[in-house]
Amino acid sequence: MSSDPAPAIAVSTVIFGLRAIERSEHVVLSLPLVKRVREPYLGRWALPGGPLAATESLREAARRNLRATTGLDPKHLEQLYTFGAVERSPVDRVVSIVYWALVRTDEADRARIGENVRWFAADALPQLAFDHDEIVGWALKRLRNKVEYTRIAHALLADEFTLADLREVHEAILGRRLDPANFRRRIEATGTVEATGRHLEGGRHRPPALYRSTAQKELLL
Amino acid sequence: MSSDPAPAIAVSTVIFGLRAIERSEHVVLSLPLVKRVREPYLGRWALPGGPLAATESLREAARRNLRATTGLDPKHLEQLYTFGAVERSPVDRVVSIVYWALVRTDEADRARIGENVRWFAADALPQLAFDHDEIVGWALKRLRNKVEYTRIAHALLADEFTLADLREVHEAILGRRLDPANFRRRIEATGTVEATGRHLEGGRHRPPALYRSTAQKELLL
DNA sequence: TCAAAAGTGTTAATCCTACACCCATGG
DNA sequence: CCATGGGTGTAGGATTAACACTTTTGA
Repeated sequence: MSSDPAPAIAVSTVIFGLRAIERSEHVVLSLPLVKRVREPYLGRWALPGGPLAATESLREAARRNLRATTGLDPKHLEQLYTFGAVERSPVDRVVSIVYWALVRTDEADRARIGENVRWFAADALPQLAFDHDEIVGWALKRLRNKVEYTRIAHALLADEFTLADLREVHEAILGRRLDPANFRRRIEATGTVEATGRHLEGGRHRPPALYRSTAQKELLL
Repeated sequence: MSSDPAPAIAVSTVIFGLRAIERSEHVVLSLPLVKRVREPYLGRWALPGGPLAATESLREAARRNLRATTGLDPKHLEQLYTFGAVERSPVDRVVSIVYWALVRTDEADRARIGENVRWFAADALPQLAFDHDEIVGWALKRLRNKVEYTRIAHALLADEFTLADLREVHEAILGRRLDPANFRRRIEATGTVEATGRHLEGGRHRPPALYRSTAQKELLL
């Protein structure tokens, strides 16, 4: 045992949302980052995060932090991993418990964005502070994996959506096109969506049916 | 923010091994527990664990701890989850980063077992201290899940093994019998094992071929 | 009436499971 | 030569991927 001070605990979050791309109909998987205003890594972009208060749970800390820095309220919030390498911060020993979150597209646009907070496309990130590049890599891997066998994609959409919307989410996350016919059948087979009976009018073509996520278990927590 | 002291960090491990069952040819998934020698939960069984030293990584802490309490050297060691509910310890605020480990059957028998350390069958555990019941539940779920799509089962076996050995491991973890023919084909198709060319002599019947795990990536870390 | 997305149908390839069957060994 | 686990073969069902085809709308 040494006489070094005890390691500090921090909680950070990787927040994913879909953002419309300029002069395009596509959306791209994005995340908000905050610019560091002090050393170390002054001026670098980093994940939102902060210390764990003695009276809050890890999840509460993640939610509070996320709210404070971006004003966002996630629809999905889940623990990712805990990073504790000795040298991950050049100045002090910090163990970071990292959560990842999904926010609805329509809410992501309302996010409080200032000088020091900005959205970045997930496939075009700057070099981040600390080991945050590695952390985002983990989060992306987990997201891509989970979208295949859970209903988390719903957490990125509003209450009502078309199957094309849902497919677009999957495509943005996976980074490849999916066959609309097979996608439809696959989703219908899972029973995670149900038709609302309404249709989305005003499109350029045949109006698609609107669906909602079937109420089931917690998606939020 | 409050003026309460900062939460403490602990690292705990769930260690799985296969143990022969008395007067039976079967093995059963088991884990070593330590009896608490102080309050809170004095006398209750608990997971091995201890504080994180300032100069060691989380993984190193897990490995050191595991060595100190059981004398075991795990063949697989992986972070499970971090537990940080405010009330999980009745006396102080502790955030526990939990790892889970697999040890080889032949080494598990050599484990240093004393008055305060004992193996328990995973499906017949006593009531544990703190939230350790919940933690073991998580670990079991993860193990059962991972055995289906990774080669972790190899970490429970010696260097050379028969497919029946490997199948026995899968069966002990999953808690159900598997078709030997289909199991063989499934494993062969993954390319995770290769025949050594040798056979296990001295059995009561046709001598089965011996296999080894194909060298690939780290299984240990 | 045309373009394009919504939605349905079909087929072939693949994978999984159950189970029949042969092989090799100790007793 | 028999019981038993080792090991191979195979047929049917389920799942998947590719793509042709029909429907419905706005322009």
